[in-house]
Parts: sequence; structure tokens; C-alpha cells
Amino acid sequence: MGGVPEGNGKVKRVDVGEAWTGVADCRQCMIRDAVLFAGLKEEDFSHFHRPIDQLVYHSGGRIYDSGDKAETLFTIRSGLVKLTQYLLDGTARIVRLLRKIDLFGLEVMIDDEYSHTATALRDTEVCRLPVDVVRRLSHANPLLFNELMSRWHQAMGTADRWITEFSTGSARDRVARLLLWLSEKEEDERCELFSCEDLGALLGLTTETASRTIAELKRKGFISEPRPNQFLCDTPNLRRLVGM
Amino acid sequence: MGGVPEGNGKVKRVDVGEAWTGVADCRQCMIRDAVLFAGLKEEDFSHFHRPIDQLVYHSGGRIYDSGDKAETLFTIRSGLVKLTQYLLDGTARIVRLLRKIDLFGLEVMIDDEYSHTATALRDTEVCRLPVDVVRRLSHANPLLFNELMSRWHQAMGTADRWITEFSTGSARDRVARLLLWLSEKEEDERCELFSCEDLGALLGLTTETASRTIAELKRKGFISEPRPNQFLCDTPNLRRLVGM
DNA sequence: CGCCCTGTTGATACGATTCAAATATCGTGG
DNA sequence: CCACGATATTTGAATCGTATCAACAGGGCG
Repeated sequence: MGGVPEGNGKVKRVDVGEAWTGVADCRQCMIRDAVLFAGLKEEDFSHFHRPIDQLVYHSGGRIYDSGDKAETLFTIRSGLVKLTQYLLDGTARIVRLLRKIDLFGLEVMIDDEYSHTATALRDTEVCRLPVDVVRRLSHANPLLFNELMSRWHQAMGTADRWITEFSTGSARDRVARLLLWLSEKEEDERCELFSCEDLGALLGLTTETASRTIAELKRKGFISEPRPNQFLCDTPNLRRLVGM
Repeated sequence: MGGVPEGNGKVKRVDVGEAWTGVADCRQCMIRDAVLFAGLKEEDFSHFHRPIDQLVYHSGGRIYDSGDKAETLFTIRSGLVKLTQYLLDGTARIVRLLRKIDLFGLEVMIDDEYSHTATALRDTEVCRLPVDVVRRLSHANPLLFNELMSRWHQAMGTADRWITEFSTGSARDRVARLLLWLSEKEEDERCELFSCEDLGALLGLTTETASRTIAELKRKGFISEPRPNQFLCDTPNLRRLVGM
């Protein structure tokens, strides 16, 4: 439950992969109000036959691969995770981006394998929830059941935004919408970006176009970069730019 | 429960909107094995305090609008329905296409308004399920609970395909993937298309490009049109074209 | 019959991709 | 700590594909 390594997006290590950082005490969880288990009653915790592991993945670390045998879902305590899907011709497309409090790997409730490849885009803290625990609890506890439904609903909403906002319109519009999306959940209007390759895979553009577009927005004053990979967004003007 | 009007995509009537065609007897439903209520036991049907209405919407008929107060979800008995989402600048994007057996309006389980605009693309038969019935049953019946989860999961999978297949690559690839998707669930390799405007809104293209691309595929022999709006797909070659 | 809507086709302009090269950055080992 | 090699980013120029604008054909409907 220690400090989160600063994810500045530039961290790249060879020892990618996970590091176990303890057993979660959900009863004491700092973000518990916001997470899946918010509605649990004291007695429910007795159903936890296995401990909930907490893990840290370094930037670039693979959390799971599409097709991997699935036994756990994940909730994010901090960081950023991408879900990637591959077309049969090899091209990759990032279909979702997940942040603090978000749940991913939900498909294990239904399926026995993951449907995407999940990768940490910054250093990321997650809790790993065994699917059988969640299944058992969701049958017993109507609140958790509703919370699960609600998560599915949320995920659908995000997927729809992906289609309408990040796959429609000019490169400039898409990048602008992404910047707005990224700064949406930040207190200030700051945001960090990730590699141009990822930007491209997310917006359906080439890395070159992504780079050029960022440069153009910087030149025109819509964003500034006081420190490397720390972008300040002129959100009102960005919003105007995309007609929001 | 009568015959389904032939939806040839050319039918356009002024009297769009719904027509009540009877009360569904779910116990006797012909497609019951495949629908939401497949797992219900005899006793469960006693929970139906309100009848399940069956309706027909004509091609072009609006089923609900984004933001409408929501009290029912729908299941399709026959036909084709599009879900549209609008960007704030007015451009529309079709985010899903629903067919026989598909469920839509699932968001009412969580939300009190619909998140898309639903429109029949051909004459379409639906059953209208009151959300309170489904809610009550889903708490009582674990099979229905699972079925609901499974539907969310399915919907997510479709949304992801929308991103990777219908919003990525050249116009030709997108149209080809759509043709394959449409003929996927047909016995033969026949499929009907809809207006070029809808094609564009679905694939993120202009109507002109949609039209040109269809023409090109026809010229090159990937598809033929023996009767107006009855397309025969050379699926093996289409598949090769998009690298599947 | 003429109007409106949809689909089709053509010419042109714009924007994104592609290929190539230069530059900047990171991680490594000397 | 610095220098190096590998990797990512940036920029340029040419090409390709799609959007745009405009004109026209056909069908349904008043």
C-alpha cells in the first residue's frame, strides 16, 4: 500500500512485469468508496477465501495477453492501462484506456479467457480480484450485482465514445478530443501523453500524423509543454475547436 | 405473432412508428431458446405482472430517442435496428447494429434514459420488456442474471469490433468487413444493405465514398447484385481482401 | 407531371500516409 | 560521468485516398 512510483511516462525498464506489493485489506482501502466492493457488508468479507493481491506494473508492463486463461479481474488504484485488440492483418488498435478506480478484465465473469491485451502505460498499481470471489459475492449481494451492471454500462459508454470521438473526424479533432478526455479527470488542465505510436493506435492515425498534430496544436497555442510530457491544455479553446 | 413484412430496404412509409401486434406468450415463444428468458422456470412467469408487448416498427421507424425516459428494454424477433449517437457538432455515428435475438436498451437496467437513438432499418418485430420485470427476475434467477451479464459481454465485443473493423483502415476494407459481418449470420452469402447515408454513418465515411466503394467492389467481382439491394458476396475473396 | 430524395459520377482540393532522413532521447556499458 | 548505440520523435517531400462541391439520373409520391 506504499507510495506510487511517479509515472512520468518516460520510465522504461527491462524488468517489466509485475511486483507483488502486499495483500489488500479491502476493509481499510483508501479508495473503497469508489471501488467495486463499496457496497459490501462486514459479513461479506468472510467469503474472501483467498487474499486480494496488490501489484505494481511498470510502464510498458504486460498485465495479460488476449487469449490468456482468465481467473482474475483487476481494479486500478493508480496509473494508466491500455487495452489493445489486434486485427488479423496485424494492425493494433487501442480500444480502451483505464484509470484509477476503473475495472478491467470484466469478461472473465463470462468467458474463460481475456479478450484484449492489457498493458500498463505508466507505472500502475492494481488489485487483483479472483473471479470466483466476485461471482459468489455478486449472487449473494444485490449491491455488488448492481455495481457490476453499472460497470458494464460504464464500459459500454466508453466504448461508444471511442467510436464517436476517437474514430471520427480529422486528426486534429481526434487529438483535441483525446486531450480533453485526458484532462477531464484531472484537477487542473494538465495531462501526460504517451508514445506517438500509442497515440496513433488509439486514434486510428500513423505515428507521424500524431506527432505533427501535437506539434500543430502546440504552435497554435492550444497546448503548451512546460516540462517534457507535461501538457497544459487550453480546454475552452480546445472545446471550441471540436465544437463542444 | 403473424408474418414479418418483407424488409427489402426500399420500403418507405409515412406511417413510421410502432404497431402493436399482440401480447407475447414467452412460454410458447418460437425463439425462446435463444432469448433472454431462456433460463426461466415455470414459476418465474408468475412474476410477469404486466404483459410483454410485441410490436412492429416499419423501416425508418424511430423506436426511441437518446435521452428519452426509459422503462423498457427490447429484444428483436426479426429485422434490423441501428443505434445512433450524435456528436455535439451534429455529426451522427451509428455505433451498433442489432439483429434477431439481440437485446437493446439494456442501459435502462442502470440508467433512467436511453443513451442512443434506436431506429428500425427494415421492418422489425420486437418484444418490449418492462425493466422492473427484468430487474426483479434477475435478482431471483441466477440463470437470468448470467444471461444478462453475457449480453453485456456480447455488446462489448460488438462495440470493440466496431472500433477495430469498422473504424480502421481504408474505405474498401471497412466496406468489405461490413459485408462480411452482414453475411456472417445469414445461411447463404446474401445480404441486404441500407442507405448510403447509413453506410457512411456506420463506417465513418461520406455517402459518396460509400457509394463509390460499393461500385468498385461490384466492378471487381467481389459482390454482385442479382436483384436490387440483394447482394451476393464472394466471401472467400472478400476475406482475403481484408487479410482475414 | 413535376418535385424531392437518394444514389451515382466527375473534377478538384485537402489531408493523411508513406518513405526517407535528421534529430532528440534513453539506457547501457566503458 | 560521458560516450555510444538503440529507439522514438520530428520534419520534409511526394503520393495516395477521401472529402468536397457540383451536376445528373432514377424512383416514389403528391
